[in-house]
Order: sequence, then structure tokens, then C-alpha cells
Amino acid sequence: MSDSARRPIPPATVARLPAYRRALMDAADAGVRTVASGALADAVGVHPDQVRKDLSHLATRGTRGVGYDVRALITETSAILGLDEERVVVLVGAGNLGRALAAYEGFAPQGFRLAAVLDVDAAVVGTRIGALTIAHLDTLPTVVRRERADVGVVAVPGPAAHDVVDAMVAAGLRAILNFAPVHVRVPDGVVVRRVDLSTELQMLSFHRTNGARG
Amino acid sequence: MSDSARRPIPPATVARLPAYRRALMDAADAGVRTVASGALADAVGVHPDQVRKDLSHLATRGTRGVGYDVRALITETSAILGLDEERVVVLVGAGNLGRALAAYEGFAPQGFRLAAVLDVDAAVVGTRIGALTIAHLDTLPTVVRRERADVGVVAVPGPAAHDVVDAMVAAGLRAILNFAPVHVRVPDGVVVRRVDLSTELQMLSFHRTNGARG
DNA sequence: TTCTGTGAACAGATTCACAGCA
DNA sequence: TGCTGTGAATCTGTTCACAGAA
Repeated sequence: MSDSARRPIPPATVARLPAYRRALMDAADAGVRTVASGALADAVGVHPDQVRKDLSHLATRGTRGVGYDVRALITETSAILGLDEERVVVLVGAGNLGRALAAYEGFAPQGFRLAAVLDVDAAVVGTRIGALTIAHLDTLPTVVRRERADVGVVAVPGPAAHDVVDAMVAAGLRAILNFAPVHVRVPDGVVVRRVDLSTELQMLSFHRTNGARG
Repeated sequence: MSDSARRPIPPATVARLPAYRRALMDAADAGVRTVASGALADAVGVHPDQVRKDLSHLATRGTRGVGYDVRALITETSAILGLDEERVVVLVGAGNLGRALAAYEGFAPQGFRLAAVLDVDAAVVGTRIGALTIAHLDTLPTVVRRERADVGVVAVPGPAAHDVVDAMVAAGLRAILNFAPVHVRVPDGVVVRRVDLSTELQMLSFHRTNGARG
């Protein structure tokens, strides 16, 4: 079905697709039917050239003098990002961060469903977190199979992270979002993205001392 | 004082410095005095060539056949990242995410001090969050001046984010970490980094459908 | 006339290859 | 011999410039 089976899309473009998609959905909500590269560029914070180059990797073509069809772009970007069907997320770690992530309202609107929250701490296993009951990490393989989970999210302290990632890989997860401040080694075919607050703050701190002129 | 006033360090290298620094601190904790590019590369997940190229931008030189002095590298990377003196952080938004960030244990060890948490919601202003009392967003300029704040963290819903960023810029903050899923426009000299859970999940979703071979 | 689509030029980052010191 | 330091080659991504359809 998907005619997104084209030439490979450059990673830099893929990284911008979610932002385009969000801007497009905002435009659609506002009743806009057609959008020019300049308008998209403004919304996302890049140059219009960049937008056109990025969109040239898609099947949807714009019309000269007019722009791109908003609905068509939403449909295609959603398909490319695999969001035309529901994505199932399993979260490990029910500490402060884990709880905040579990309460995050941004999952559902983008097509993600949080199916389970797991932890190893006997004190929290069995307690509820929103609509979910926290289960033990040992049940991960069962949960992944039962829910047909796609993505694992790691919100445990650094020292525990690699074991959790290994367990996720063993359970069959092939896409992992790691909030722990450690690099994890995974087999080919598994992709890990790391989000680290401390790294971000340090990069900002660098710009604070350098960057400025005085 | 700082002899880090060398040629500009490439952004890609700056982005890796926090990871090197963390690995170096781990090594120092383990009693290691000297580290080779290969060992650092393993810890951080890059090629040894990359490590040497990155470290060649620093003043610290390695010794051939041996490696780099761990303490010297920690000192210099800390100075470059501006972590040789305390960095003061102000957080706006005391919802789920804001609370999780406020409780984050990783601030202090890296030299960051959370000085204040602000919100606009009268229901939370005045309540405590850890050792801090939540203040109203209107007090931002006062707080920034009093605490000599360096970095602002935005943990409010998307629609409110741009106003908060504008207020931060007006209050004199020049480095902002934005967790809201919107692009914000800021004047020259102000740097904004965006961290968005939804974008990360969508990129993983992409790899889940593509990337794999079957 | 406006805005797309794309080849060409350019810039930045990574990887390679190897010379040279401990 | 082991590991650093760096120029050269390669690769990736961005910006420019412009031809061409609506």
C-alpha cells in the first residue's frame, strides 16, 4: 500500500519530518488547504530551500505558484514515520521521570499508546500510575509479545540502564529511547536514541561562556 | 585564566564533550589515571579517530604510546563547558514534566543548581516542590537578577511556550532549554535547544518500519 | 508572476592513512 | 611497538541559482 518505498530518505530529513508534520497538522486545524515552502519554513525554523529539498524526497509534489497540499503531506509523512497505524510503547522505570513520561499527554495525539509501565522495585510494582498497574520487569517478554510493542523507553538510573536495554532487545524490541546518561551497545538492527538533560544543559552552558561576545 | 581561548571548537565536537567528560569522571572514580583514545571511544560509542580529532581541539595533549591524562582532560572539558563555576538554572512550568525535572538528581553533580521554579497557575504558586517554593512567572526578572541565572528551562504546554521564552529573553537569559513541541524565534545571541519526546518517538518509529529489512 | 524542483557550489563532519614520538 | 596528531579523501548536508510549470 505505502508508496513510500522510494529511495532512502536522508537522516537529516527524517529528523525534520516530525516538525513538518506538526506544523501541517496545525495548518489543517486552522482550515488551511495548501501551504508554500516559505510558510512551512517559518513554522519550523529552517530555510525554504531546505523544506523543498526535504519534501523532494517524498512522493507528494507541490504545484508551482501555489504550494503543497496539506492533507496529502500529512498522510504521506505519517505513513513514512509509521504513524498510520498505532505504535505501542513500553516504559521501564517508574521513578520521577518515568511517572512524568507516563503522564505525558503527547503520546496519544501522535499515534503512540503507552501499553505498560515496568519496574524492579517491589515497593512500586502493583501500584497504579494513571490507568496502568506497574508490573515487574521480569514480565517484559510477555508484555512485548501480548501488546505487540514497538518501542521501549528507558527511564531508570544510569547503572541499571544497560541491563534494561539488553532485556528489551532480548524481548524483541528494535527501537529504544534511552533517558539514562550512558552509552549502550546493541546488535545491528536495533536503534537507540538517547535523550539526556545533563548533556543539553552542558551544551547550553558552553554557548553561555563562548558564543556571546562580552 | 582559561587557556581554552583557542580556535573555535566545532559544534559536533562540543556535542560530544559532555559524554567524554562523563566517561572521564567514571574512569577517575575507578582510579584510572590515563586513558587511550580507544578506551574513551568504547565508552562513548564513537571511533578512536573521532576521539583524537575532537581532543586535538583542546590544549591538553596526549602522550604517544600511553594516552591522555584523565584529570587534565576533566579539568579542561569542564572549563570549556563552563562548569568550573556553578551554573544557575530557572525552571518555568510545574506540571508533570516540570516536577520531574525539579526532582532530577543529575543537576548538582554536573555543576547545575536549580534556583527557582515558576508557574502562572495560582493553584500551584506558593506550594513547595522539594526545597523550593513555586513562585509566579511575573517574578522571573527579579529571580534572574537575584540568582544570576544562566539557563532557563521551559516545561510548559506548547501554546504557552513562546510567551515564556520571550519573558526569559527579556529577563536577560541567553541560554534556554525548551521541552515544548514548538519552534521559538529568538534574537541573535540567544541560544535555544529543544528536547521533544514526541519527535524522538517518531524518529524511532521511522526506523522501526524502515531500517529493518523485513 | 509565484513558487516548485533540482543540479551545482559550498561547508562541515567523518574516516582514512600514515608520519612520528614515548 | 603502541598510540597520538594531522593532512587528505570522502561523505553528508546546506545553500545557491535558476529553469520551468501553474
